Amino acid sequence: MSVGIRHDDLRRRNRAMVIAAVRRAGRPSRTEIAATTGLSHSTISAISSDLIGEGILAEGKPSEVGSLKRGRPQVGLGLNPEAATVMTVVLSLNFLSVAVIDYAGQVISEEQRRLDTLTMSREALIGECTAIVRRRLADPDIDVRSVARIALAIQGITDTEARAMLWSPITPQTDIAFADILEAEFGIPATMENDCNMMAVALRWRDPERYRDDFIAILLSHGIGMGLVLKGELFTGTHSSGGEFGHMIHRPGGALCRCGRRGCVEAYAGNYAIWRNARQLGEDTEPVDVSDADMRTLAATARERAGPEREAYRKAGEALGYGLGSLFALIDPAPVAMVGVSAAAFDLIEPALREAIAQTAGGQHSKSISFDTEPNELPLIREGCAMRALTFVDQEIFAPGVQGRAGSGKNVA
Amino acid sequence: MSVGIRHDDLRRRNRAMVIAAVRRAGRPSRTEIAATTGLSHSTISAISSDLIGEGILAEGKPSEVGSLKRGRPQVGLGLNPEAATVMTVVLSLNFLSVAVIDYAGQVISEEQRRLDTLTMSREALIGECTAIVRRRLADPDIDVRSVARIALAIQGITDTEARAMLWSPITPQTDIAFADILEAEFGIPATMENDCNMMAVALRWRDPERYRDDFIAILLSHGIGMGLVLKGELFTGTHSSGGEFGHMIHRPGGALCRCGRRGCVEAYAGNYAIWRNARQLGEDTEPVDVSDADMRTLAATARERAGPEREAYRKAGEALGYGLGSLFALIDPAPVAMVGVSAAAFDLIEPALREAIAQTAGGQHSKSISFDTEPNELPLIREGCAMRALTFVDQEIFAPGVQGRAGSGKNVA
DNA sequence: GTATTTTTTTTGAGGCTCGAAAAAATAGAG
DNA sequence: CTCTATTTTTTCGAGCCTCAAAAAAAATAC
Repeated sequence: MSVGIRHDDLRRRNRAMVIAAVRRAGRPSRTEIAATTGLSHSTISAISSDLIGEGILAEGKPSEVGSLKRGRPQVGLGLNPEAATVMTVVLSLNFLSVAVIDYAGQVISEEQRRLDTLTMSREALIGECTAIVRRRLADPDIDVRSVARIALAIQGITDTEARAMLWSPITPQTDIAFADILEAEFGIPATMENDCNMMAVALRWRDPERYRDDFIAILLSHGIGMGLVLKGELFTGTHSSGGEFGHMIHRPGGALCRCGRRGCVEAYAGNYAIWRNARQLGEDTEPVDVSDADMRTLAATARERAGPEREAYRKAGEALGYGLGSLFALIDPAPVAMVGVSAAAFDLIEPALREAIAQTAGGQHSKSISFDTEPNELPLIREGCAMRALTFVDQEIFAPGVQGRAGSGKNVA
Repeated sequence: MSVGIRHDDLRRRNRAMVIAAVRRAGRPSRTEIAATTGLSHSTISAISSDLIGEGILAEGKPSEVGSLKRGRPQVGLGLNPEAATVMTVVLSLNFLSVAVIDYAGQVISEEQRRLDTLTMSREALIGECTAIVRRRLADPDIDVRSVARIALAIQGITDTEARAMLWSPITPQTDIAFADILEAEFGIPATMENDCNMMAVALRWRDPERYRDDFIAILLSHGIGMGLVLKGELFTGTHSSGGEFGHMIHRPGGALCRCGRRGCVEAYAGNYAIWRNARQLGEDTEPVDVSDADMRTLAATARERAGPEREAYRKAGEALGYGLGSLFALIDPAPVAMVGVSAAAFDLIEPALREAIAQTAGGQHSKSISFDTEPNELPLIREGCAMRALTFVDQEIFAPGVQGRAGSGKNVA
């Protein structure tokens, strides 16, 4: 039941709007902000003067803008890097990476660590995460009190409230409420996000021209993941992070998937699936983790000569194509970004993928669907986490108000 | 790029909120409205006094509430039936149905007509629609000037802007901009909606307890359609009405679908698919339209004895189950309403459906997924149309404001 | 008939945005 | 070097809107 708008919500929302405009535009002048937000100059003047007074925004030096026009020069407004910091924690297979980022988005401290996530106990996994966060907070460059938010990302399923990891392929452990644990430990608000959703968030910041209102980010790696932005909002399931594209059914009763079921898209297109098809091990072979190096060798072989390797990539393309076709039947076609090690082999995947997609309802415009590839997912995930955490600070801390529980806002991508 | 909130938007939004509260609650008192909207009594008093003055709301007679408590009795506020009227036009296979509905939601005039939609020319189809609308407008009970909106619904694909039918199984014609045509003809704002979306809207009004934020309405008829509400909003594709659940791929390269492709869910679960499987005609047999009576006989036979009829329903259940499983992988399970003539045979479909769904990622909680059936889709569609048109009047006419182009608002279900 | 209770309206205060006017800061002209 | 044109930013008063508190209204209970 949506609730009426209070008078004081007005200021809050318009403050948030100004901050968002500055974050998007970089160093806009007050006049530019007035134009993009549609508010009057007087309002922008009042709000930005407040924000500067509070140390959230900072005026750029007048010299910075090489003003060629005459008239009073515009003075650029930027985010004050010292207004706050956020922390990102990305947990992936055998790898833990942490960064501290200032309010303007610059990395100011980071640390990475190899772990054996697949065999670690629940306690060890949690312990490693809290320990690495603690070490970063102890960094002399960091003012602990400035850290306003921690955003974790993990491959796998998280809950809608972004509190817990429910299931992940990188560990046999389930249902770890990382967000609650870190919050309790450090007293800093935290969220636990799905890695592919963060990829989507990052793409939107990186290339807003291409990835604006509707697009899809697909992770082609050990598993198949998806981040989906629809109508400018991150799409999540109703109970979980959702978008389990990899586990849509491609062939009922088909190949064995890592999730234990049969016929999922991932059981044909995940690294382990491509691997076992290339090695002709049979579709019931237990999934194994394949190194990135081995996958690159496999791709090279497939490019070199026809054979089971090439056929394995074809099958992957077919599964992805039919899966995307079914997805497009529901949401209409949209730009797709293929991310992860197998995205580097997209040339091997694409023909079969396009052929399959053309057989489906979503494939009517299959020619016009465009794919982009990005072999390295980690930087994207971290960047998405950072933006997520920063927009949280923008909204919930620097433009606070009632408006429901904290964190229950829209999924602004 | 979202836009700042102007000062005058405030009133507009809160007016809309009050109207919406009254439409939902029936005859709430001012105090009740204050409670549900979260606005102060003074504000509600001011707004409702405006609305009464404008003839949008009307105070109920004090006697109506059998007040047992002491104190000043609450006076119920209701929608003034004479504030406006809307018209619904439902175009389905061989059938055209029109109704005029007052602002409080009561039908005040209606007309139905059999047509041969499959063979009619484009002009004839448009002509029948405009003619029936013209006749209703000529009804002496109707004040033409009060008609504030026409909502059409049709089975098939419509565009996101709700202006045109892009493709429909009930006619070989494509791309008819019904909304524009009726608007030009009568000067009344019109929309062209997808029938299954309207079913979903209606379900939400009929049973808000069960169908609140997330649910699915599936039409089991000649074709398979779907209306989807997610997070309280009607889900549409980015370009078209979307949610073409019936054309998700069940078996790549499988049975021939009415849409010309192969292996769609509909090619196993549409009436024609069940029919040809029951008659053992082979999966490539050209789809034919089967009468509701024939379908009922088929279902009766299937219930009576094992055989191809029963097997046909099993296959339908399997296709629907895998399709729902894939859908649930994306959006998480939600309550499902099965609507249409084959929903009356849901007992034959359900076992295989549940078995299939249990094989999928969305099927982890397959036991808890609940299905409701409603054999008659037409009343639902009309009701949904009516509510859609009425909420348009609530928002765009009785609480007008800038806030982007008309009709570009949220998909409030 | 008076007290009590509950709903609704009235009133005054405080905030917010807006438009217009003023102030500030520069480039160009002479 | 001064003056003018131009553009950006701030200031100021007006007009709304919501809110809290008080007042008024309308019933029941005793």
